[in-house]
Amino acid sequence: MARKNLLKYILLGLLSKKERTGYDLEKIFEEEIGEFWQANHSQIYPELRKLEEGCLVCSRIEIVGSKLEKKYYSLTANGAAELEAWIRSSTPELAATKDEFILKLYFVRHRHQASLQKMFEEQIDLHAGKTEHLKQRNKLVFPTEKERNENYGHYLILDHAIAREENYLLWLRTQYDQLH
Amino acid sequence: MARKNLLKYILLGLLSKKERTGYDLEKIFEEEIGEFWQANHSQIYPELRKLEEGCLVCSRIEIVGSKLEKKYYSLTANGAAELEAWIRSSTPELAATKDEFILKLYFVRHRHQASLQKMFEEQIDLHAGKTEHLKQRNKLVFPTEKERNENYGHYLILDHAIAREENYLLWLRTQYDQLH
DNA sequence: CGAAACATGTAAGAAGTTACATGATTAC
DNA sequence: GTAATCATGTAACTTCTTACATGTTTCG
Repeated sequence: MARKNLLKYILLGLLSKKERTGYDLEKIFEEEIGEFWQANHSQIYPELRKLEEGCLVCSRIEIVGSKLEKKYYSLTANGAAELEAWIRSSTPELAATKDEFILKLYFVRHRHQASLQKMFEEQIDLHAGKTEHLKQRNKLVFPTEKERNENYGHYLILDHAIAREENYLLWLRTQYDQLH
Repeated sequence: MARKNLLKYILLGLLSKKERTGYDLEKIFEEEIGEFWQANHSQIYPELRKLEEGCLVCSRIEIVGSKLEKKYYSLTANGAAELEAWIRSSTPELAATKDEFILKLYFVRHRHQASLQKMFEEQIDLHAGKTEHLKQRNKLVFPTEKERNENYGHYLILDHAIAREENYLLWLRTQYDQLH
């Protein structure tokens, strides 16, 4: 992970849609793209500053109420070019999926180990809940084809997340049934 | 990632099967569990040392040839207990899947963007190759039910990786066909 | 004998997490 | 007024990667 500074490109990408504050950006990591990346504000604010120093984004201050300074960041032409270059660049490497549950499974010796059943039950609940949540979101955000076409990238990754979770759940249930 | 020191438990788990050197352990990250975790020797050696200081593993030196000192680590009772506690502990959180390709997709505006086709083609090749490789490994390592039962954890995670890759590939092909 | 693989370490720095720190605005 | 949320930052620390550094053994 400590490797390619993907956060940089993600921030550029998010700012390419519209100007946003650091706070706004953090919210997006909790919601729309939380399935695929997460970042805290303590990482986002310094990164935005670095991007501004590198002239990839620029900021303006907006006063809210009487005192509060909101700092809106937006993409510069340089930033847009770097983002475009990243998107078009090849993605030839598959990163390891750091899945703690699966790693635990690897160290289980026998099919009949008592703890296995509970472990699977917990994960089935977890992934069933996740699947349900993602499907609800899909219905809400993309009720018709119109919305899908207007925000195609978002549709793609939500659809991918749903397919992934459904498949994970299917695998869990299949293996669970074979534990006996 | 910088968070729960999973590497610690993974090393304990690997050493629970048999004693191994740091070098051996690194190889396993490249092979058996590479789908789910990766670590370099520059992280493994210091971690082993920390584990030994904490009395979770202990080591013995074996001389190979006339000079080469191989350092074999094995699990202590304390180490085995910590491993067991980790495996039995709840795994209630789903980490974000840090998938660079999917993140790129999120920033694509329209279904007809020219670059999309090439991006999907590259990923289809990549995941098709991965799927093929995993299936070959499965055939080789688990020819009959006997081997599956003797190394159940390994079977589970390889089976999971195959299911995941097949599903990813199916999703890629489905979406690719709808790009037109 | 030479190349590939085996084997073990350290150093520097980037990326990521958790905690510290502060204050304003909004909605009830 | 007060609680929840909005809003921005820094500090300390852990984890992870890349590069540096060295030497041995095995196989052809």
